Amino acid sequence: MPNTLIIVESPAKAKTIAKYLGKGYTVESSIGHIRDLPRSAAEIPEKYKREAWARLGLNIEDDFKPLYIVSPDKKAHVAHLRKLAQQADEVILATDDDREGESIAWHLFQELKPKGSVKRMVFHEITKDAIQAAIAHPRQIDSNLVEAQETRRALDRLYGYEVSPVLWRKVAPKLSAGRVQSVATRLLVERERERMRFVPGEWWDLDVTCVTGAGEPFPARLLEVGGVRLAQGRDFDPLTGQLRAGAEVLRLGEEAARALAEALREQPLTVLSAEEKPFTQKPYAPFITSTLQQEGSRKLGFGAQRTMRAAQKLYEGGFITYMRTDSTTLSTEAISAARAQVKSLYGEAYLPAQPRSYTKKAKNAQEAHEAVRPAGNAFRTPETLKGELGSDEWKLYDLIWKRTVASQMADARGRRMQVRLGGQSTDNREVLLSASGRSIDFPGFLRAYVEGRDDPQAALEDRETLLPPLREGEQVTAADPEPSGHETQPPARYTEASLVQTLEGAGIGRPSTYASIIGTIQDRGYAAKKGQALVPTWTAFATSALLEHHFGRLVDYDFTARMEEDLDDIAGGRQQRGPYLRSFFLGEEGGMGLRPLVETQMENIDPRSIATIQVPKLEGSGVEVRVGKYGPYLTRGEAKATIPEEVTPDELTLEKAEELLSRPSGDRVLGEDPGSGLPVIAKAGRFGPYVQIGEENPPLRTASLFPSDDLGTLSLDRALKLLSLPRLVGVSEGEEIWAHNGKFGPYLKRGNDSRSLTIPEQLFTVSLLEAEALFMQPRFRGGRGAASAPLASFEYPDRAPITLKSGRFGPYLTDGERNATLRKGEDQGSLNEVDARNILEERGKEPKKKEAKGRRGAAKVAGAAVKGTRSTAASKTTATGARKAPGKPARKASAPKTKAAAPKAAGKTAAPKASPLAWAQLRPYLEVLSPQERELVMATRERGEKVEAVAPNLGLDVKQAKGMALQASKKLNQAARSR
DNA sequence: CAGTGAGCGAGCTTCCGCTTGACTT
Repeated sequence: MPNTLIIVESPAKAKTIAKYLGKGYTVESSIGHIRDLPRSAAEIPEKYKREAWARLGLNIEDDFKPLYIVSPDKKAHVAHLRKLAQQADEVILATDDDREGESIAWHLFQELKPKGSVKRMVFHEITKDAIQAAIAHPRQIDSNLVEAQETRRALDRLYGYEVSPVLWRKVAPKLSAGRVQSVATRLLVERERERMRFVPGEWWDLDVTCVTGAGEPFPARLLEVGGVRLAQGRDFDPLTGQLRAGAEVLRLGEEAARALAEALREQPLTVLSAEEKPFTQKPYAPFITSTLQQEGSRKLGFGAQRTMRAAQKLYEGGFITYMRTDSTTLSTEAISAARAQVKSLYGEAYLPAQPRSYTKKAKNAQEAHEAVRPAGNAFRTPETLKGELGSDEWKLYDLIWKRTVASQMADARGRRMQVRLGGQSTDNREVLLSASGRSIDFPGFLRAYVEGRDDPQAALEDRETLLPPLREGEQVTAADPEPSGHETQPPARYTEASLVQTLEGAGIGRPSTYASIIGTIQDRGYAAKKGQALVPTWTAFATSALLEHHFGRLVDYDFTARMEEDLDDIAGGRQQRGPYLRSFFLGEEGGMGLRPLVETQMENIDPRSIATIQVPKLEGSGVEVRVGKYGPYLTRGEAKATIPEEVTPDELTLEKAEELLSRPSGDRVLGEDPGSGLPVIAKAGRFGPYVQIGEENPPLRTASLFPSDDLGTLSLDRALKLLSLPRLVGVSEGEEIWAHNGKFGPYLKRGNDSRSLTIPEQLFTVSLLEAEALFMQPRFRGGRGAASAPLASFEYPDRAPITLKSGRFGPYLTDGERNATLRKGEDQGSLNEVDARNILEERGKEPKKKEAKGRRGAAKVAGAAVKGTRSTAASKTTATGARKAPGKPARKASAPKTKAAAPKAAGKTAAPKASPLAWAQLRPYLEVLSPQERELVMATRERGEKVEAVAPNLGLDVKQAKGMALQASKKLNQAARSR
């Protein structure tokens, strides 16, 4: 008996199909794509690693030939399929009937190397008839369509992997750009910009309760006064909050509205016209992925991911059809199931004579599947599934079921009433009012499903606004005119659902990716959810501005649409993949030329200006928003303040900015320091989070938090503990050992010598004995330090020995000349001579040279010292020093550099931790101090007065003065040493 | 955006689309 292997994409689908087919058929799934371009460096085969193009996975020189690999987590499954394929007499590739599906079929063919015959078949619904018909009509793989997919894949890779590095260099590492995510981010940013520019406008009108002669009340609204229309929201300019130029309307203020209300009270009105028009409303199309996500959000409050998770479960359980689709088409089996249910649940009257079909196609839809609907040829009602499904799944099934059934129900029919009323106010002004009503004569599909609403019955009642019967010429009374104030609203932010809807409308993204797009832009830090809304971050503003200004065409809203047209041409054989990609990437034949563009922009873009965000409401104020290494912050001159996360871009007014600048960086008072009585404040600083005692500048003490501490939840006790550092561990060899928390982490200090600790908490626990033991050890040892003993050593007759060492970045090989870090999958335990040699020869690199040894090395040290003090001492020195005393110490900045170069580079002689300098040595640097500090220092050091005595003269208490004296002393020492 | 003392083999990050588990929280 012949044996046929059928391969589809989804395991659940395979299971279903297997049921329809008898013996002789094995049905398997590919579980999506089986091969792809390498994701990261680790996935690039050794063979190609050295190629310049390997990073892209596309051989630019060879017609953009893709480097395909079977992803590691797919290897076992592909091997399994290969075995089956080679045993089968016939393989039928039954992947989805779209571009990606065609490509999967081709990759399967390439990778499985079937022995028997190979066919391609497609179907759009999973019913026995459809499957059998498909088997009876196989075709061949469409290579043009495969090419189109490959082009799409290549373009996305080139875009993503070429442009992202620009962001790393110019904005922040690990950011990303892509055809879909960058447009999604831009949408959020543009909307937020509108909100930032928005100025609300206010107006008033009247809600008038009228009463007929028979005493029946009904609501009406004032439309015109003295023949002039009242202003409405749309008459306002969102940029000014004022009426648009040329708007011939009357804008009522509150007072005028109240006066008019009184002037109309109990006045008679005449019915000028009363019209009644019938209307019908058609049901909505069955669900596709995007509408499912929208309604999941509106009716159930689910995020896109949650909706899709529930749908996946329903699909796997056989309760619904495939949930990632862009087609609203229902199979014939579904239509008859729906119609049968309409008839039995709602009766003949709710059943249209002809089945309804929905053909409106989404942009770029590929329609490989039918609409999302209850599975099978007889839908199970939600009631019968109550015990079987989880809560989310049941709610979603209920939604899908209602929508599907409703889609085959009759139109709703009703009537709209439009009434116009005229009259006069007591101060003789003509007024025009209107009232409208709506009645539903036959609910049709609305009985089962109302979009955006949970309960169709309640929604139905809401849809009815009944007016009493009114005839032209009839008299009524304006019984109760009520002034009503309104304010124009800024455009709403996108929600997950509306973003998906917008992207889909532009043909951007696919059903399988809608939910993950939202995940991606949040993961990259471009957006955060606030309730339902997606709020773009300041990083998103910086990134979007960069892309708009320097890669404008890539973030055009119709970039994807144009790409799709080209892909269609490639699929149709009217265009070729190679020339298209060359044009896009290299710029041949007038194409965009992404690579040269990236090269240019890498040089041109000024990171500083990109980091500065345009905020309309701050323009001209001198306040700027910048995105820095530690997040967004405000600057005005020297003043800086972190922008807290909860302040959204549209909330950042000048007032808010002033407030933040005056109370910088989200400081939090933790309590009082028992020692000094001063407040203990938690702050976020340039070097990370820290705590300080005292509000003055400089504070009494500061201390960095440990990495394990959290600024937001830090307690006073913990802060005091941190502030208790450095700790005196004990006395050893006649010198004190102190435990410090420093720039490079925790360390011990004894005289001029120091040793790093591995864990910060050791600062509090390390004993004198342990400390002494550490000082017995050589300096850079232990932990991740460098020169530790080799882990292994390999000898060769023909080359220098290679050693395996453990370093800061993990195990690495070195032969003294070149080094190579071991990569994932290279086990240091099982490494042998041959491996070591191969690795080192393949990718061994000479260490980065400090260029012309001694000089540069020393210059760097000097540079670092200058840099370290630039914000305090150096800048003030040059500023004041140059003015006050030309040619004095400040001028000699360059001379010591050459002097510093003299000592033999690095070594232990550099960076002497000298004892405090004498007053005479410090005195020339007084200019680095503030006037107050200078006064204090002069008094105590020069004139020998006591701090206690000087403090009152300077308006300080003694503690503050002592803190200041300490700080001043440090500054002077630093200034003197950096010369 | 605070301020303390060294020194040392880098290499990777990233795209979009097609599918599910296997992981850990």
